[in-house]
Amino acid sequence: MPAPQPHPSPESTVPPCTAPASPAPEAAGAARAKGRPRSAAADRAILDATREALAELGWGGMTMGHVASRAGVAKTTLYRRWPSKNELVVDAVATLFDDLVMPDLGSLRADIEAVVAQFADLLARPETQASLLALFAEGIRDRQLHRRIREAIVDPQKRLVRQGRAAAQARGELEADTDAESAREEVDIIFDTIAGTVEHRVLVSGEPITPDWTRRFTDLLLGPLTTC
Amino acid sequence: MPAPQPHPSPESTVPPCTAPASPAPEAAGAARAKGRPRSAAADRAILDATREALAELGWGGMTMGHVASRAGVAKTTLYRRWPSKNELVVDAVATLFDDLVMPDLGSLRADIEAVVAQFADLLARPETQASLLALFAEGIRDRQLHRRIREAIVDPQKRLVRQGRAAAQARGELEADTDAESAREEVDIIFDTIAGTVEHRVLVSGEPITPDWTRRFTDLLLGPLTTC
DNA sequence: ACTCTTTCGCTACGAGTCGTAGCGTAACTG
DNA sequence: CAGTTACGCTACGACTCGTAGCGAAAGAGT
Repeated sequence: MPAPQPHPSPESTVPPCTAPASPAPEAAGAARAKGRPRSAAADRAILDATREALAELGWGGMTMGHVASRAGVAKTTLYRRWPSKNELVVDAVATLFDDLVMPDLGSLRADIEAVVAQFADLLARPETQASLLALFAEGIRDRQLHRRIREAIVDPQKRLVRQGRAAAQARGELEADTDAESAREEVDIIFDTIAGTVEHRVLVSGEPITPDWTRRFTDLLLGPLTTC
Repeated sequence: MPAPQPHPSPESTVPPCTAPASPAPEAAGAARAKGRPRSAAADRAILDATREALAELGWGGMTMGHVASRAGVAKTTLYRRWPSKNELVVDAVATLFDDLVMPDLGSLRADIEAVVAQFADLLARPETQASLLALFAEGIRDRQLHRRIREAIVDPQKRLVRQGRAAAQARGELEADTDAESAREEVDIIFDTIAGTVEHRVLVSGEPITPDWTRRFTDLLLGPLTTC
């Protein structure tokens, strides 16, 4: 989570909340000075309360009124910052994914298994389970939400694949990229495969991610050739 | 869709609707005879209206009242058959998956690519997009719904993987199974990988499934060894 | 034909949620 | 200090879910 800005949804180019109406369309920066500033503490309290409510009550059980009272804030304050429940949850959940890291353990296999294990742990958390699929489902109808999900949650995690590939190429385990376009497509395929498979295993099939499963899945990814 | 039975949710062991209260707990079968029978035409009209409403309005836009009036039926009639919106949509959507078939085109690669293409077409339909992730999301909180989703949608499709594997083994492309348990786990992994990856690509990343993508994904599944 | 049972459509209702409007007050800037 | 903005509170309209009660219809069994 970046520095407390007047509005949440940090790096997105899409303003998450209804513009403050009046102020001149002056460019970004520190051009904000008049009147009572928004409480950064309220921002944090709201996001924390959102995650807690998601974990306890699930997506359908979490209501805006509940989040507000749990955060010690009026419901109108929520709507001054986020236009709807969906956008609020994106911001509240996106930070959970920032903990994922590519470890560089010395072999592609070890790196993949470590990332899969991290992702499995993340998907085992109640707030993630309660919100991730619901968010994706809402994103199907709401194009703007879909974009924000990709910008805040999906795309940033592709760095893991890029880092892992780069490390493997440096070690000589993978050949260098021939052209950039092909490399980008391959990153996309690998990312969709790892993220989609683990999500499907945990959230749809409802089976746990065991070390044995991770090993077999990595076998599949690396192919019989590179297995040894 | 199986023969019109008094209650929908055909093969499930969980009765989808509230039990008729009075009748003796006689075992299943054709033991149902008294009073006015339920209209099978209403069942079909409701399920059709559900799919249409899903395609037009999406999950959130589809309401029980809307489905009822579109089907020419009272809202109470819906609730006599299905206890909630979730269960209704499971039954309405499950039949869409029955069209998937394993073609047996003479090579494992061709078979995989054909099934992926079929699944991609299914996921491109508006009613599938509107309902699948929403259903999965609801299944996270509702254990009974989760079971019904697996029974009606997920598990039946694993037959495709089993058939494809069996055909490839008959051709000599794959080695025979050593033990049943290991084979079952491998079927699960392959199923989660194909279903999860294609769903993630289409529904989350929002990118189309092109023949080129299918080829590269199949490369990944088969491994560099079997590629040629 | 007659009765009995169950379903049917209809209307109305309680409970809950979303998102907004209006108010007086608090906080910060120049 | 005045001006501007955010804040908490209450209330509201619109909507949905799922249920209850009614008289009428449609079959089954005798």
